[in-house]
Amino acid sequence: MVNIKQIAQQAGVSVSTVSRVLNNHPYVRADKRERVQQVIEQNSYTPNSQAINLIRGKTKTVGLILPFSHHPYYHAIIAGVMEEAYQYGYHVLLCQTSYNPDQEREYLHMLSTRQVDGIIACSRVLPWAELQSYSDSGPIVVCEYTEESNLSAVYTDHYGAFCSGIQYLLDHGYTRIGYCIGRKTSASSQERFRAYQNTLHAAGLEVYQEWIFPDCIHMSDGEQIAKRIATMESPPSALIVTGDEAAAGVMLGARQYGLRIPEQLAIIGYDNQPISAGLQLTTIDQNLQEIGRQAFSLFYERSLDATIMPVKRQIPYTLIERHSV
Amino acid sequence: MVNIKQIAQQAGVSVSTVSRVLNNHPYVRADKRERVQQVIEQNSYTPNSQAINLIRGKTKTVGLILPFSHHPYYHAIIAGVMEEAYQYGYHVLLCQTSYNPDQEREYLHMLSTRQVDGIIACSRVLPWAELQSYSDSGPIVVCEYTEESNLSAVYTDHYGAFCSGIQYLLDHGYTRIGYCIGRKTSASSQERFRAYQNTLHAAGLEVYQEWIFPDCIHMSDGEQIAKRIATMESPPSALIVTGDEAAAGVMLGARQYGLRIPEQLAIIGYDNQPISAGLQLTTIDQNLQEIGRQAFSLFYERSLDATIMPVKRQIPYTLIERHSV
DNA sequence: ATGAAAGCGCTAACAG
DNA sequence: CTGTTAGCGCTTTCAT
Repeated sequence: MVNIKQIAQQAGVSVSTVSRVLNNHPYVRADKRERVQQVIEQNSYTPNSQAINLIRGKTKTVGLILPFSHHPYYHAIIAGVMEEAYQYGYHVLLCQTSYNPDQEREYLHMLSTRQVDGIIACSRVLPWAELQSYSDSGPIVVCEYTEESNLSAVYTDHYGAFCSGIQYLLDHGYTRIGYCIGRKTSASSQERFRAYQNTLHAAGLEVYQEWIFPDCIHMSDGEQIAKRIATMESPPSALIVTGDEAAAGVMLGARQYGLRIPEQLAIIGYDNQPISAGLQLTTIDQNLQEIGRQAFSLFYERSLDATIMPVKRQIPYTLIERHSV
Repeated sequence: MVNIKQIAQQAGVSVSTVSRVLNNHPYVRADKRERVQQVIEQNSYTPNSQAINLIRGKTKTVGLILPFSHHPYYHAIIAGVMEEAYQYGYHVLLCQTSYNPDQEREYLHMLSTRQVDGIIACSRVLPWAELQSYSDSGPIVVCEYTEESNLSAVYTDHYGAFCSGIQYLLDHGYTRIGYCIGRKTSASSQERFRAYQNTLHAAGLEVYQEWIFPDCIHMSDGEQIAKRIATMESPPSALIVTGDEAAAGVMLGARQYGLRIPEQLAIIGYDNQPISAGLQLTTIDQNLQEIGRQAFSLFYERSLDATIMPVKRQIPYTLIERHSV
């Protein structure tokens, strides 16, 4: 690998001059500039960005933390982040944590070690305080609302979204309402439970824990749940499923086990993924791509000016009416 | 940002000793090691990986080149690469090209500039020779078969896969067979045309150019095509659609425009994405995740030992029978 | 306009 | 066992 020194030597100039040519500085005599250019091309020399990064303290890279990557939810966010990052010439470094705190810590560390200029966290298992402690080294944007830290955040109003979904079901005459979520412990799940409880109570309805199905992430999970519902003595007649793929699974399972949709089981999905269009699934679109885009912009703005305050930005959701309710 | 020098100073040792502690070298007196450890923790010091990368000439990062990221095809590959990369402690740098040669070149450049240890190219617009020229700087793996270069490759036998799909349709009595592809110019599209031509000719059938639909990538593209087919005077009665989401679009469009499936229009999708399961779409699974996984391994093996020869690895496909044929 | 030299933060001989 | 020193490849004063 040829370096700047060798180029300088071959061109008969100093490394500074080569550097100037490389960075389009003025104050280089035309003929020297010419000569250097030539030597550079002859050797198809390219500067070592590690070295440049080291000096500039910048990498033009943002780290995207996610638990795993085989779920359309994350892909929608990835696509949004990528789209925006591409505009500004940034790269996206995918950092998979599998919800492992050590792994998550290690990636946050990359901020301290300048491997990335900032972090966008789609998932989080570390305490807020710890997350926040890393933000001295660069902008951190989370995709989750919290009062507990003043990190920048882009998020969905999960409470409101869930309320509106439940209300929609109520308006359509369903009273035996349940829901499926991913991880029970996540912040959004807690919001959703609050929404569930409050909306039901407001309607004079009771909460049945058996109608709350956690660990519903993939299509197969949805199918299993439909199977269980088909055999419950007191089954829900409507379900909000946080994730269209899982919702699709419920739908398929329901068909398989003889449940008519929406007569016997109404379903509202989440995320407006293509599969929901395919199955005519009513769904709540939380605009994941936009969340990704905004997350990048928030990072970017702060990376330009570290003094601006962290921003919390709520992204609107929309209920897309189709035929599963 | 505290650095190794300051740690050394505070601990009253030399930077080498700190370095040794950092890298778990033997030959450090226990008490000094202890002291250094403490100072490190007090300052929550973390080494600057830019600097380490600079010295080691390694980044533990592989660049993944793709044209865009809002398509499930790439997500499946990403997921496969990530899964494997995670095992070996590697990161994945997403590099979006939008099929722009300059952009692609720039990313390849990152190999020369040591920003990544290797490249996995899901898409390619540059000539093979140019791609290959970068491979001096590190392993390049492409997800496409070619004789024109001796880069490592992980690929599907597109010819065979298409033949078997067409044969399947023939076996089911369809003779008016067409197909939908993405970019007409891609290598795989050419393979597919060959397969189409040969299989049809072998069956004594003719090739109709009007039954070949290019630029069919997203769901909406599929819907449009179904619309066109519904109004064609001499429409195909069976279609292979390279991509389940697009195939789903065809299916939906067909329903919308009154075409019964599979009686009036048989459909074979591609990739065995969840949506195909959801719609009971017969599909050809080219095992994209496995392609991603293998691509990473190929990169990894060569990164350990640059002398081993490039490998071409074919990933088997499977026709998944469901109800759209 | 140009070059010498001092780093960026770290590792790795080398010499004790 | 430990410190000194010379880089890794580049940018950026500071002289000239």
